[in-house]
Amino acid sequence: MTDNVAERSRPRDRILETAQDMFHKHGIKGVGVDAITEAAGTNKMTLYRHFESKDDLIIECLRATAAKASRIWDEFETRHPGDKLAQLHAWVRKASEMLSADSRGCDMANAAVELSETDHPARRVIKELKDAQRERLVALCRDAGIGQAELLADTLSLLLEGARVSMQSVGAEGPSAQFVRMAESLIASFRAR
Amino acid sequence: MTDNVAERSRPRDRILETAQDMFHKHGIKGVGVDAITEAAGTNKMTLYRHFESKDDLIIECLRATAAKASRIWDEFETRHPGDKLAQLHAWVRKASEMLSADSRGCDMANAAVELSETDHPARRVIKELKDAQRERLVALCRDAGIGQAELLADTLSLLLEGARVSMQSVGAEGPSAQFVRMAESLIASFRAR
DNA sequence: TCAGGAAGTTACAGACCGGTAACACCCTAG
DNA sequence: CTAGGGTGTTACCGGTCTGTAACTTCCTGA
Repeated sequence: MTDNVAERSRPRDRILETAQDMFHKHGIKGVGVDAITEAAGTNKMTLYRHFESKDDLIIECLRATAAKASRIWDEFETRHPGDKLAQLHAWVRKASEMLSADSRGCDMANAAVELSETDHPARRVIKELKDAQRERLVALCRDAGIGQAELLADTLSLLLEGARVSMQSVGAEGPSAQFVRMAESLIASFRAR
Repeated sequence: MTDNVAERSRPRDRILETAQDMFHKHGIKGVGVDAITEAAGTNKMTLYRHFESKDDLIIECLRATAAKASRIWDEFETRHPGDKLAQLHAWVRKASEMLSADSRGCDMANAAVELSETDHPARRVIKELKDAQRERLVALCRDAGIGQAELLADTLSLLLEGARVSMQSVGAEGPSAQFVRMAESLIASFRAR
């Protein structure tokens, strides 16, 4: 019998991948370690041999998700080498692809909402990773020759963050449907200054 | 002994108010009915005499929160009667006040993130209430004489939604700090068209 | 071949959760 | 005064959760 996750990888990798998927779909507090291990084709003991706790697993999942996002960023550079403006437009396009009907939004933002305890160990990791992504978008805007790069980057960040969370409240036909239009006209307006 | 919530109101009102506060601070799945009733100075049986279930309580809390927001909207009209543009600026100001350092964002958006089950009874209520708020902002923009009122309203919606969720990830010093600036220049740009 | 470590299995502890039953109390309306 | 409804109290049910213990099985590498 074949599982939804690659059967012949190591248990730790299967757990990590399955946990990412299930946390994304059902939320962190909405899925237990038993359900994760079962879906990963293994068991709870093996999970706790590889991860100190569920919180540790959560953190590793967030890091893995951020690493995936980072790889997508790398693609922008390889696809449009040197052309920072093209890379920015690629970012907009890629961002809009994340606004499909059944998306559950950004894992890090969702985790920040779910893990309300101010001293939760995942919170500092979320901030680290989000700050890094913000800095990367600022750098892209700046290298694209845009004045007020920080302001543009922050505006685009808020638009995307808002679109991803809005989708979960009112669906893909709500305000988030206009994301590309908003982002593109924003970039054009900043370039004209 | 005095409680954090008015002692001499009816149990149902105390429960509703306390639940709103605790759901906002700790999240829906982060607080149990026992904790709510204790903080409200009553007990679980009384809660279940007034609410069918925890889900029912959640829905009533969301409706109450939306009603509060609606009252704030009414204030805009009484404070700037007939002056729709001034009301729009008041909206921006009021929205920015919600971005204080320890805010936990929008209850409805947070609930949509937490309640990942697609058939959860609260989800349709969230969509109803959010749609109504969207329509109200669109009407305000339109009555303020702005062309493309829908697009401006949706952009402002996404910016605010993004700011409120961004705060929970990276804090009030992140991109959300620029919300007023973004919103005001956006309004100006739409008015100039 | 065989030793050792990784992984699977079963059972359990301890806590918390939503929700209900049964009963005692108290306050007010008639 | 008294009946009755709203409320408080205690105990409980069945389920789920994270995390651990003890033991077995299996696979690999020397």
